[in-house]
Amino acid sequence: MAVTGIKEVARRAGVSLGTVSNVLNRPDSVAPATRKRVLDAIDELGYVRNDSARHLRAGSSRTVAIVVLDVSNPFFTDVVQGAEAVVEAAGGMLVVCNSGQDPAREGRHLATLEEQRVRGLLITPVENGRHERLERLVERGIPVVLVDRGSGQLNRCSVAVDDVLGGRLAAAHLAELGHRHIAFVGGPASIAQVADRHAGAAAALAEHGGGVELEVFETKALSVTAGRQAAEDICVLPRGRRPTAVFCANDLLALGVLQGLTIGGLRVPEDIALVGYDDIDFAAAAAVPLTSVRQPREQLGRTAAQLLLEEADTDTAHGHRHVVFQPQLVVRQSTAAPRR
Amino acid sequence: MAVTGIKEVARRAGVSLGTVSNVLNRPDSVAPATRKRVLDAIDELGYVRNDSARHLRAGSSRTVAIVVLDVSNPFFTDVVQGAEAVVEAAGGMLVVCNSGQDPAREGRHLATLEEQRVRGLLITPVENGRHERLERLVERGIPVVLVDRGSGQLNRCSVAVDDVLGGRLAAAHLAELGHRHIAFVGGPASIAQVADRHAGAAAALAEHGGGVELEVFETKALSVTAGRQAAEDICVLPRGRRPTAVFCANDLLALGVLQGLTIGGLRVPEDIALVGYDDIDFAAAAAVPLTSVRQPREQLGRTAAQLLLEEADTDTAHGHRHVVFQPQLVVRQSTAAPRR
DNA sequence: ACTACCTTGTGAAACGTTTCATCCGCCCGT
DNA sequence: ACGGGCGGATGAAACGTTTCACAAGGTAGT
Repeated sequence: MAVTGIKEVARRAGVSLGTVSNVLNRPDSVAPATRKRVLDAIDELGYVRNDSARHLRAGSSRTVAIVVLDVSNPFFTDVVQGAEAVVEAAGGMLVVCNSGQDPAREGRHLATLEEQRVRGLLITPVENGRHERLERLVERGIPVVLVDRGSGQLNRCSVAVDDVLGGRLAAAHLAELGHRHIAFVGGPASIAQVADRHAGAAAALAEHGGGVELEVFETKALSVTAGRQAAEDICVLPRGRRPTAVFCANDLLALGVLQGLTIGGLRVPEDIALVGYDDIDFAAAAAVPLTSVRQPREQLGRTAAQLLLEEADTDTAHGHRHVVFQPQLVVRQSTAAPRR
Repeated sequence: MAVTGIKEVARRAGVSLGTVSNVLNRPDSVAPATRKRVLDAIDELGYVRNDSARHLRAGSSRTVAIVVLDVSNPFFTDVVQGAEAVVEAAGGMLVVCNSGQDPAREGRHLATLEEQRVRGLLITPVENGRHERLERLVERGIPVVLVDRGSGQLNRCSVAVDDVLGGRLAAAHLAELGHRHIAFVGGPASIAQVADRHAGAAAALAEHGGGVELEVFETKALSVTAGRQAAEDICVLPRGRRPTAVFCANDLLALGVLQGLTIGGLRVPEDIALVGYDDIDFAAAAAVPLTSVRQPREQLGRTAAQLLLEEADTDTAHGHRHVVFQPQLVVRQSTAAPRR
């Protein structure tokens, strides 16, 4: 099976290079008879287009990339699926990169993607502030859409869920139930989502009319393991100084906290109430079904991809848009009024 | 910022094309002074290699792809992470494709990957039998490693976990507890893992000395939703004809079954015992911590990637290897002896 | 019969690398 | 002084596409 290209096909069909290319890209511009000869030659030879060559010529590829903080977090897999649907429908390919919340890894991925001249980039950056590498991509003309994050410094399209509002909803719910000492479990604080959810919670409590303490337990990551550790810290506190409710920045953490509390002998929600964030499918299936803040995950991905493709297809300048979705509180069995 | 390539750099540094290329690929073969000039020119210009051009010349890329059945299944995300670690350590990039158990989608992905001339392919094929497309890739010289599946027709390297043994472990455990009517929930039956796990269970029960019935509830997918539906079917059965234990082909199904049973008013394990498969992290955090069959997920991915790279690096013929891992039963609270 | 136009098809150039044969000085040993 | 080696640098060719200006031949209108 000849591995060569269009040339071989052309020879076999007795036409020129250009004609084969036309058959591939503008089939109508070629006479039916010739077209058939070429098509036959193609599959007799088992010819397959060479994408590298094609994109070298074209200047950019049909590949769109998404860089997420954690592939094993169901929140992101759902976002990915949303984006995937849109990109594939448009005939492209979505490559998924995992930064694992590590700036260095994120950097390596971006470097590779830049070398690949990807068509566009969906990203939830690990860190907030200025982002040199990202700015470079943008300068280079690669469309970038920020996912699950307001665009901040970088003037780009963005798709996000109002995390401040989400934090408010969670905290207000707990305050209304009568909790006066609430723990916020989340981290690293440098992650914008974490900071916003915390800010929202703090704001809601302030409005609620003081007297409610919000104690922060910062974690190293947004994972089940980190949650379990945080729960240990909470369990060792003497009864009086222990929060009566916990608001986690993320369902993974909440699941971990739930495990940790159970191991430590505290019951949810009797001894301590628990609220998660994301409302991943597993939240409803947890040991104690989790009250959580729901985000439109797939839609987030779909919208982000749409904005990206739109920008990529527009030659002229393009007005950046910022889509913000509203989160929603889903109350289940992990929250109840504090025991008196 | 000039987007042009090596040429611009060469001009600026006052050297030839070849020299710049040498600086990039064989830095030692060029005099330190020249090297510095070139390097300086490179970052003054913000030059970034063009991968398409590079790989057009080279003939194949540094990209390895993995095609999984379901990105949102934690089993696969863990496999992916294992593979990712190995590939990235080797300086490559792993692209994750999701077939979603749909042969057509799988086909589209393979077509694209073939056009991209990927360096190698890790895949859990949707279907068992012959696989024309895969055979073509192989003929073309693209290394393929089968993941979580014996190599079957295709003579390739493979990495798998002994699913028959896993099925045996689960069924034997239930039989020993005294269950005499066990449900197997899983599907589609065309998926090899499902078939093998079922076969293992059947074999174990046969050996156990007859009298144990294994009733199959086939599902359309290996998802939480499908599990919930299966549970409904089980709940409507009259007490006497209802199985006293359920073995699910997968933890996602088990989680769904758990929810469905609870909704239907049956308690686990008192009314009905439940065993899952994969031992994903969420299994331990479930409403009732799940007894499950554990697989070395990350290791599966790592080993697969290692075999692949090994094959890709070997010019000479290469003996295909089949690595089979042993699963392990993890007993938690979802299983108990049947009520009498 | 002449021009104008349309449809098909052609072939060379360009995309940005890498590779490879070659070349240029220069030092060393004789 | 001369050939041999050697470290460094060169430039053209090749990788497989796509594009574009152009040619060949046919049709139609005048």
